[in-house]
Amino acid sequence: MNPAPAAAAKQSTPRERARARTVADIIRLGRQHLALHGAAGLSLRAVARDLGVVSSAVYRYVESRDELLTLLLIDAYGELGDEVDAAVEALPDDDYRGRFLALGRAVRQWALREPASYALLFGSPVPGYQAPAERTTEPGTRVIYRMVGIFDAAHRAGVLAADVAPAVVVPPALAADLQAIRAELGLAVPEPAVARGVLVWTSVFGAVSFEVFGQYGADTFAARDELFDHQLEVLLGIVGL
Amino acid sequence: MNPAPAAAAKQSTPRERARARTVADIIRLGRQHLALHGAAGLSLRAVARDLGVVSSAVYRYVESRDELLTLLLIDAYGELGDEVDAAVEALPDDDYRGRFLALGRAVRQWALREPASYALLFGSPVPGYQAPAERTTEPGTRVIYRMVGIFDAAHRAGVLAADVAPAVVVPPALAADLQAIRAELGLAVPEPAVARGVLVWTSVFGAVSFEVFGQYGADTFAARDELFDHQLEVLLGIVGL
DNA sequence: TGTACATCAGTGAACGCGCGTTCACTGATGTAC
DNA sequence: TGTACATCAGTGAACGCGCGTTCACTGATGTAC
Repeated sequence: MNPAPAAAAKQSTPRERARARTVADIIRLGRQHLALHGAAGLSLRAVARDLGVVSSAVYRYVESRDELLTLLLIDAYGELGDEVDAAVEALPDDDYRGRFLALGRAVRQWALREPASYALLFGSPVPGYQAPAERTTEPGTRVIYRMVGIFDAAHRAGVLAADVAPAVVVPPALAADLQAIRAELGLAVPEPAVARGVLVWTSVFGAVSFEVFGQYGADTFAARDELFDHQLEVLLGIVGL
Repeated sequence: MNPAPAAAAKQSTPRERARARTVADIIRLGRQHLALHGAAGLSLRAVARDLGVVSSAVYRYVESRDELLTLLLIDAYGELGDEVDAAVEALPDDDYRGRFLALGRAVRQWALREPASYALLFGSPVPGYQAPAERTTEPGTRVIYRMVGIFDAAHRAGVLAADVAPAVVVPPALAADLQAIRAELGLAVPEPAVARGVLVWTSVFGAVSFEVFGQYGADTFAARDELFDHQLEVLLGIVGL
């Protein structure tokens, strides 16, 4: 339809640029608001106030309150994904252990810095809000795909211990699910390892959530960095890396 | 002060009984409301409506909205704790593996049945609400103490494998925290095992949270019971049971 | 280059709603003599 | 057993607040000829 050259995407009128800036401001203010009052307390009127504009004006940029939540969700997934990617890519391709540790630490650091955004992504669902799958699935799967990629690469390189003790049997019904996952992601890693990978995945976020959501007592753990690193090390043992 | 016999606690006037029943009704309705609108949307007015009473009347029973949240928190911890206790105690003292599996399954079953209460206890913190530690710490630690008790009993019975491979070093700062925990709970189990126990603890809740909060895709796992059981089995391997 | 028109951002008022909490009150239920 | 009084549950009105969303509008900015 549009015969303009490839630069078209970047060619923008002043109006378009002002619009983009305003949308970015709304997202930024929305995140601040999220941090103070939680997702359920996110209010378009409050964002409008902070933006220095009358409440109805934000409707020029955002369809509804739910739409703003979706934007915040996508924004947060993007930021988390970028930080995880950067941390992982700072290490050599074949430093599988290092890359996994970097991934876990990046998730934790981001979560501690942005607890409200973390809660939006991985905490209790927001009542009455349903994220639109077609817009959030892709950004929402970046971290797990990264992690799976590390383990799969390690396996292909032959450094993933195949027979981790103690061996736990995978029942048939679960094996079918795992087989579907392997097929969809094109994984070489065998099923039992995929099963353990799922546990690693949920465990990393379990550990982060406990810390971010304040489940540890206030002074049970002083050495939280060391605790988390230790947990990652043990999890590496689970998958045999 | 009160020279009445032991039965005094049960001796109650009609008024006291009516009062207790109304408080119980308020908690019950509060839980229903929690399930529909989340903790942030919990409203005394709505509870009053469901109770068939004018909104100011609930203030005869509950000091404030936050007080109701606290009551719901304590009630939920109590229910979860009771179900976990019942599940664990249905098995012989020395069936350590069975007791751990029963504990995990009881947590999951309760969480799936009462997702809103689970979210209140283990999900994102409620903005602006701080649970009073002196009233929630005791009920809030029942499950973890139960779990620790199982592992410690297994160790005392000599069935907890001391040298789980691969061995992961516990750094000194973390060792200090773990030592404090051992001392406070009077544990015989050695530090490295305590460290792994913490991971097991967070991992169980991580797995449950992922499922309850809908982090797995809608149809990634059909065999969720098997997946969870498998995760528990692998976690048992971590602690050497 | 200049003008007429279209597009867009932002305004201000309004809609109907729900919330937590306080307060003076009315009646019913319990208690002391 | 009967009466006077105290306690308590529940009422209804009010306070001040914030919310999402719609709508007709004013001006400013962009575009087509």
